[in-house]
Amino acid sequence: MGATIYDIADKAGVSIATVSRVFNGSSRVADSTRKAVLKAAEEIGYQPHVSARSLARRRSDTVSAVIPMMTTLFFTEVLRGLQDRMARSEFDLLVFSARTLEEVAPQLQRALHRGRSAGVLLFSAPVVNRVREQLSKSEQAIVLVDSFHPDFDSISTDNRRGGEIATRYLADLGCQRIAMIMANPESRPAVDRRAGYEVALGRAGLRLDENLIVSSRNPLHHGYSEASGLEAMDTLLRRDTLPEGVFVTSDIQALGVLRAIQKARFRVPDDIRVIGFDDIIISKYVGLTTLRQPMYEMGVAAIEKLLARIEDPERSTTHTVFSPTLIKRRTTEGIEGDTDPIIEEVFVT
Amino acid sequence: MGATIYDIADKAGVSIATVSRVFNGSSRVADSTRKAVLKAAEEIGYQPHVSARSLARRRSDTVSAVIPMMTTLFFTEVLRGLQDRMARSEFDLLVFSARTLEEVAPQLQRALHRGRSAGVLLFSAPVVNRVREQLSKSEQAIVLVDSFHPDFDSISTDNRRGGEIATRYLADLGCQRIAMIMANPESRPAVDRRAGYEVALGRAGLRLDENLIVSSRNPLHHGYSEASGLEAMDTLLRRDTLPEGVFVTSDIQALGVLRAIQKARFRVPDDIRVIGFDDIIISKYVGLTTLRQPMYEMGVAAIEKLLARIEDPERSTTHTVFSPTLIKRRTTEGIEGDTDPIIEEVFVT
DNA sequence: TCCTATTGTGTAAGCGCTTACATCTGCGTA
DNA sequence: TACGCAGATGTAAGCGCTTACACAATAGGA
Repeated sequence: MGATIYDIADKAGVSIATVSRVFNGSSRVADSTRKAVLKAAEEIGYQPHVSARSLARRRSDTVSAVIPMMTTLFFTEVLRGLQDRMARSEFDLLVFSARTLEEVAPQLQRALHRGRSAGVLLFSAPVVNRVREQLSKSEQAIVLVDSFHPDFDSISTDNRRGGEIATRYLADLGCQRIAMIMANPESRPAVDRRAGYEVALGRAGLRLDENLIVSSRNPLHHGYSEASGLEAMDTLLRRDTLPEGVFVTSDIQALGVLRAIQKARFRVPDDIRVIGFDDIIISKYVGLTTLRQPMYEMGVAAIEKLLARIEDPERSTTHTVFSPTLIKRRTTEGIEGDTDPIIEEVFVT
Repeated sequence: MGATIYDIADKAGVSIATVSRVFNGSSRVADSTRKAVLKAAEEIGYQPHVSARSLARRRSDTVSAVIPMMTTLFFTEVLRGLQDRMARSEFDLLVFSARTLEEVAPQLQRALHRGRSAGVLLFSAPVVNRVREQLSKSEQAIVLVDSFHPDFDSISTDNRRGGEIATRYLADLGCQRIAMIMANPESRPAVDRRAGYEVALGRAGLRLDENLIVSSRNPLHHGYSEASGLEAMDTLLRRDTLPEGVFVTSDIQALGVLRAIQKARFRVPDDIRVIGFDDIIISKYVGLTTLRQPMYEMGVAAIEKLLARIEDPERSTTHTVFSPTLIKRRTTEGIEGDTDPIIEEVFVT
């Protein structure tokens, strides 16, 4: 079926070693033989066999990404960065998606199969002990994205700082009762964002009121869903104190929050201001104020870090933390002439 | 480093052939030896080597998807379907993304490398001669998604029908001057959608007016971009006849169209009605009327078709065509109390 | 002219697996 | 008792490539 280096060797009248050398560029091969080999290869329509190559070389030219789908939109953006950067490398991308956090371990297991890939990007998954062991034992290059563990390289956003910025911003706008809507408390980013919320509350001289905090119990995507946001806001609105501002742990939840507010016939931002987190694509169109994670850049950074580690497994582990950026939009500041959802956006560093 | 079947064989006191048999389930192995082997494997922490296995077996357990990123959101949805379906199979997914249609050929080439994968899903790319040759020569299992060619299995949407439905719907709403905004005319789906537009126009007794048709010349994503839509609508608005309705070849362009209309101080849908195509996630939030492609289902169908072909390379080629569904929203029908972009949607079959 | 580098190429031993074929048991049957 | 047979396992030959090592040919220096 497929032509092999033997066929080329025959045709070009050289040995397979020489053919191999030509394709690996490295060793010195006489110019005339090189040309003869390339010509023969061209004529036969030769293509190297990936598996054979990586078996012989003892390394793979593939990189795996393990992605819990819960952050579909977040991931889409990061993936773009990944791909753009990878286009310039020799590597291909294997995608393992997990629908739930429970699926992460088995998918990770597949990704870590010997010979499968040269390194693994693990997205948005808490590195529990079981996972940590899997990772360590595999002795592969690993980079955590949107997650953190001291033992592994990582790329993440300063969630705490984001929570702080969001909350302070609401306070600066004059909100006294600032609520927070959380994803499931098992989610580390959510917890960190809340920590920032509390800090900012304190700084602004506002009291922490547990009545103003609602955590999701919705198992789907660990609470990062529109439904979860809607439920949480419903709960909040049924309580005594009506919030003037709501900080939500993700944009996707914030969309549900907006819907709940609309259903209850309140107005945004006049009655309640809403701020999310992530800046998924939809947010721009809905006019949702949010903290932007530089997703594309995170993708690029992630792959670069992974390649560096593949290159040099001994290099010391590093953690890159991106600062989120406040993007002001309609849901916090009434913008003049704002009848259409499609509005200009305002950047703030 | 990694343990091999030799290590297991040693430890369990059997030959490597027996070990291999245990892991391949097929042949008959005495129950006692099977257990001994599995125990030894467990203790050593054995993992099969993917490359070695696929080299020896002469087949790969990977499937490739080649995706021009132009349809990011479309693709995200399809990918979900793919992944969900694949989770139930033995296969892993290799993703090759192309930023432009020009990048498709080289990326496809990588995907087709011998031994790389058992089959390839080619997305949204016109099968020009060069590509057709690549595909045929590779002798791999191929499924075209969102594209068509008689020689290969395919999954697509009835674009012509979609164009017809969209246009008739606008006509039924009373629009006399129905404009069309096209992606680049090289895009086959765009051309098909236009064909439907013309048919419906004729049926409704409306004259085809070239002044009401604008094709994108924007090279980015072959015209499937917000910027392209904005430009096109600007052009249209500068002409003599003002349209009452606009059919746009994609939602992403329609977003630009909406913005152009807004800039020009017209109102949607009162002055101009807008209908897109695809039903990307954003559309729901913006309230964009559109024709929905069943993207998730298309993903599932695509992978099933591919697996079937891998299973039986001789099976006759089939083409699955999904019908698009009209989703009525704010941009065509003023919906009562519609000050907030987040609205309920209306399904129509 | 001889010796030593240097360069170009071939030989062959893997990489870790699968699998056709050979071999060895032990059992039932004639 | 000999024979055939089926089941369990081992032997060994690949799969298509890389690469250490050996070797030939050439060039340069003494």
